[in-house]
Amino acid sequence: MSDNSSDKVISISRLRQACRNCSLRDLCLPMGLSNEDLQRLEGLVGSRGPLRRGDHLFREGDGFHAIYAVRYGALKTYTIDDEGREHVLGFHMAGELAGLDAIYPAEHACSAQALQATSVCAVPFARLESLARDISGLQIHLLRVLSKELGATAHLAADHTAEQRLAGFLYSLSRRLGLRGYSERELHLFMPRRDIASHLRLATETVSRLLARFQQQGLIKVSRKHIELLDPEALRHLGGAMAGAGPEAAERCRGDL
Amino acid sequence: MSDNSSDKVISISRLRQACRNCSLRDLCLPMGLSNEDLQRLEGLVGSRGPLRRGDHLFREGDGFHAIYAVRYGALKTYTIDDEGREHVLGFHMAGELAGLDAIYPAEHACSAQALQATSVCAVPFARLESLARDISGLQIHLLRVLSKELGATAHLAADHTAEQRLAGFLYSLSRRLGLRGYSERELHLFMPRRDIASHLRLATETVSRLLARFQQQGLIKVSRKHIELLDPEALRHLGGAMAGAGPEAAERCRGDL
DNA sequence: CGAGTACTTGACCCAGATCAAGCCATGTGG
DNA sequence: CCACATGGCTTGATCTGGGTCAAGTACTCG
Repeated sequence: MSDNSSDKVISISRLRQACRNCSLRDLCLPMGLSNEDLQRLEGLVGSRGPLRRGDHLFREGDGFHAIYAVRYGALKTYTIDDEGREHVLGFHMAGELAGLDAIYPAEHACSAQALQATSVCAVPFARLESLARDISGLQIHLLRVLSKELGATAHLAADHTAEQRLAGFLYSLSRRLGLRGYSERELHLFMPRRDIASHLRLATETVSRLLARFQQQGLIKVSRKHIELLDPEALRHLGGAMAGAGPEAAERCRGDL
Repeated sequence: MSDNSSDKVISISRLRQACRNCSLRDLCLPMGLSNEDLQRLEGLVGSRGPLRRGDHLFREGDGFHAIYAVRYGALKTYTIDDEGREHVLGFHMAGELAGLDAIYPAEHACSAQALQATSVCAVPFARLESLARDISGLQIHLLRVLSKELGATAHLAADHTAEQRLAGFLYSLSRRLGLRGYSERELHLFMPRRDIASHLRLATETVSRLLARFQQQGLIKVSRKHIELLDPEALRHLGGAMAGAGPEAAERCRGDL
């Protein structure tokens, strides 16, 4: 973790309070855990933040000690390739995990940066691991999250058109926001166009043009960062609704926990 | 599982023998397990196969009951998109796992087909899951494999040129074969060009042209399915050696177990 | 040996990148 | 409160990597 320690002081002072707010109950691990188990889990959860926009939670190459669950706010994870270009791996909003790709190499394979004021739960991996042995459900839950992320990334790696990728992105973002209690119709893009473009391996200009086109086709209404989905079903179909699988598969689009 | 039962008879007759050959010891789970733990694990491993070329191990939409470790031979996993085009997700050779992306949706998200005569261990997931609680090391091992696969897929999803993707593919294939005791210099492509192309989201023609170009540049020597790597380092560099990370990261390119 | 399939090679085309202005919202300092 | 800088976004013009189409060539297997 490579943040300067200026706000570490703050975070320490707020740790207790934050931890009380953390409420794994509805954010990080809303699965069938007993209250007792939840308490044991909460016992080992630390806290980072609040991070301000632009702050890094971790950087590529940092030692891997914990996985992070976003409590509020949003992160992007990205890598920098040898030519210096940034590639955005994903966006992580409240209730979603970041840092899972670090388990194998035992160091962070990407950097995580706050897109807005953000607070996270830090779950020390070593202890999570041992706890997962005891708490029935936690282990399988972790595996499921990883598996889901894998499916989503594989879908992204497939050979779709720019239109399909952007439509799919908007649709899946809407579903994810819906799961968090936000409107599925009216979304606030908490990331700049450049990051969406990078994530979908497009040029910023292409994202801009496609949004304009979707609007002109009556699929969405764009107003700066505010997007209204006028025809979510059309977007879903455009977005290469994952073949064969039912509507459930569309959920596969991010590792919410 | 949707194979016709014609060879199921064969496979049952060979099950005992195959299971003895399975030797999780050096294939499926070469981690720090005690002999006793290994025996418990082997006790619950079933067997499928031998599969002939073209046979399916499972198909998209099949219920998820087991993950599969390739004992010998090779598989490809793929999906069919709504336009009927096939997308190859990955290739799985001896010692590697297939079916991990099914954990989340609880049904297979892709189909797995043998590229040659192939035999696999079938590890019933329900029991693996409970066993992982007891056997220290198995749980974290599963998580690592998933994490590794995630990293590899994310790398594939990044915005690289055709040249970079193919060079990276050849290099990583060579490393994987090396780990299995095969030569790293002389590789046998056990899959058709079409499948390589689909996996890397290229046209078959592009793969063909690039192989010709690599050869003419003195990087490789191509003779049908036989490829000799004359300059592995050059390939590694072309292949967008994962930024920042050490040589270890290059291993990240498939979920060997 | 013939038929089918995999692979190669060439000619042409197009989705989306890149380059180039301009626009518009938010500062920021005077 | 206004100039004006700055960075995000849009829109148009042009270019190009790699796709598509087409025509072979070469294994492979019955």
